Amino acid sequence: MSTGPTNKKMTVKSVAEILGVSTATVSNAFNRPDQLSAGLRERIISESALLGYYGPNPAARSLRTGATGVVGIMLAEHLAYNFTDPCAIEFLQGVAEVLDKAQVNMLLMPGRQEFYKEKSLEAIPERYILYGPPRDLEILQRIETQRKPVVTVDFSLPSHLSVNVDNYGGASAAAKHILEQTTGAIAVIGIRLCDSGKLQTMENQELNDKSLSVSCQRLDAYLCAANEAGRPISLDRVWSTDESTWMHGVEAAERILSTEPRPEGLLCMSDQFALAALSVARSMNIRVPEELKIVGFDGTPESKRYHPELTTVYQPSLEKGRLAAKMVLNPNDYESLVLPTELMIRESS
Amino acid sequence: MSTGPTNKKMTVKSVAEILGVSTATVSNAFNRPDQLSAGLRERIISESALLGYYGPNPAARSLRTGATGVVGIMLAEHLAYNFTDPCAIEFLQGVAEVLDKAQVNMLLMPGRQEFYKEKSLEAIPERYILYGPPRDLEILQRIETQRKPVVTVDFSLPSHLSVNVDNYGGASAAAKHILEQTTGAIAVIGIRLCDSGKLQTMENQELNDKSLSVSCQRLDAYLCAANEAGRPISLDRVWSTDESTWMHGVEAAERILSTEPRPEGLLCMSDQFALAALSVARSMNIRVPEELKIVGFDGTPESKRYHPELTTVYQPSLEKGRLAAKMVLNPNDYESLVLPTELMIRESS
DNA sequence: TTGAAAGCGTTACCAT
DNA sequence: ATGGTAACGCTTTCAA
Repeated sequence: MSTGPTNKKMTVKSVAEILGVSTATVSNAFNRPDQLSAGLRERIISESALLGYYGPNPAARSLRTGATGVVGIMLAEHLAYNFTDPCAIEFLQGVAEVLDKAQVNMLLMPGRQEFYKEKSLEAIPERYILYGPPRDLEILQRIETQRKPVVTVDFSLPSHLSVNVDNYGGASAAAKHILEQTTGAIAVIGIRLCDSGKLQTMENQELNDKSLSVSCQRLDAYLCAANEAGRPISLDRVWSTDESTWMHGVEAAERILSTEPRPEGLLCMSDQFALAALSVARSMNIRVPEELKIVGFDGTPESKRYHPELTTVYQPSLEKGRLAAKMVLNPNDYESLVLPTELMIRESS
Repeated sequence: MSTGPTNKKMTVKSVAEILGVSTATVSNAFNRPDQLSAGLRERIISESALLGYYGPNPAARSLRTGATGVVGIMLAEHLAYNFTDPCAIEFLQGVAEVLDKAQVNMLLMPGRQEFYKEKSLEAIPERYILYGPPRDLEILQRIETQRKPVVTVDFSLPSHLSVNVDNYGGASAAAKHILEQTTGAIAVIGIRLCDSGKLQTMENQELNDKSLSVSCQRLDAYLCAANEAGRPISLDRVWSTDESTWMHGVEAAERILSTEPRPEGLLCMSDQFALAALSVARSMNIRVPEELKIVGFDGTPESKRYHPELTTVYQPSLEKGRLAAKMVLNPNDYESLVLPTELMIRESS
């Protein structure tokens, strides 16, 4: 009857009492091995497990020490969207790999103000990785005032570490490549270049803030490269979609490939878009690369598996995640980083 | 000078003092709107935000009330692996959708004992979703003793809600279909059918526990269907890999398609495997479906995008996630569920 | 509507 | 090496 955990709630106090030691000793057994003999420590640890006490209550410990062992991953948007984006997933995979190994928990947090209304959830994590600029920037202030280690990814914040990739360089290489391979019109499928929330061209639209949006940095590179080549891309051939999903890509590609004159080159800001365009081209009987050259962005695994294999700009998403996680755990060992991107010329261009 | 949050740490106490009300009133403003006038409440909320107090400290609140507003998602394995598996990702997407909307945080937790050694992290979440049986089953006990709502997915636990899919039915349909389409040998690529950790056939191997492993349930269905058709599949044609990744799939497919006589049908326990097999077949110049029929499992989006389109068993991963999340938030409104699977016959068989 | 105070489970200091 | 105890920030009861 008396074996196994009792159903009574165990605390340092009750454990100490049962084992006949003081609460300080129990606490030390779990937190400061050097404060007691190895033998006693071992005895306490194993006996308390038998009693159903597996370690200090996290809430109480956290209240007392301020430490939680949790890293917050703040995502720019709704949580669910990120599980839709291969890049975000690879990034999270990299983060998970490192944090898991370091025995710290990952708390996923949406970047919308409303989530935090009248709660101070931002107090839970001890460290933060911000993946993209949170949709509601006020959240940043609340995180800032806590003076916790913060690493930003795909954007930068004064006096915080950041991990970025060379979006401009990659997009520029992609555009130059497409410009070389074509003589006719070139179109662009971009991601949230403006805030309209629907598929539309950028004609007469206001661009989002370039410093906060990698899409706008990429567009900038495309447009500059085209201008330098003396073949400017007009804004009515630059399309903005709300999200980087297959569906949105299909929709955009269908519109674009029905315009006259039909573009000969398609610069896509994600592989999802490019793959969708490839599929639309196939069903419209447009031959790729003969009649249409397509370049993607991201270099996701699927881009290499598809046929024809996709020409794309590789960015090291997995590595971005690993680095961000390592940085946030040991901020002093690192400096901000811009990782290279690389144009992978394959079959679609 | 006095505008904006001070850098001093704000608490109910200091806020109450500054605003000239009692701590009880501040607390009530944040937790029990009915306990004070709307006007006062509003004033307190907005003034404290100005002071840099956005709500009660979660650790203290949680210590006091026992509530944390966090749902733990316990994954069977290392965290990172799940970001590799399209099914897990879709599942997480579904979970995220619902939890995000319900304003609760998701804490990702690995299912390995070592992570919890001498900590009682399991105390943090208020509710649990267990996605697959945790690798170290002792963890279950620790969760159990807390008497918190638990929903299991892809396995079941006595007296807890569960969400499962009809693995047996789906696998059975897949096998029957392949048996109809072929006359020659049939091979299987399975996921962790035994615990060897490497690619190998199941000849003379001990199968994992059927009640805990969906793979073994699927295998069971394949083998029964084959027996019923009078064309038993011998265990040296049943391969087990350690993880459902493209790489493992390629490796397995290369081995299998080099055996003599070459199989005419391939039953794959994931779309990743099936897609990898398709790719290997292509590079070995084996025509699909003419010379080789392939069926996958999962019905991931990619299976439909690939050419040839993959015949596969669809399971509603996204819906599984949504349901698990809804269940765990409102356990009393639900009963355990087995969702249907569906054979999607497409081009690869 | 308010004020006072107990107590949630820890940890860390200071003694012993 | 161990024990006693104050304090972490909060919620909630009770009395006013």
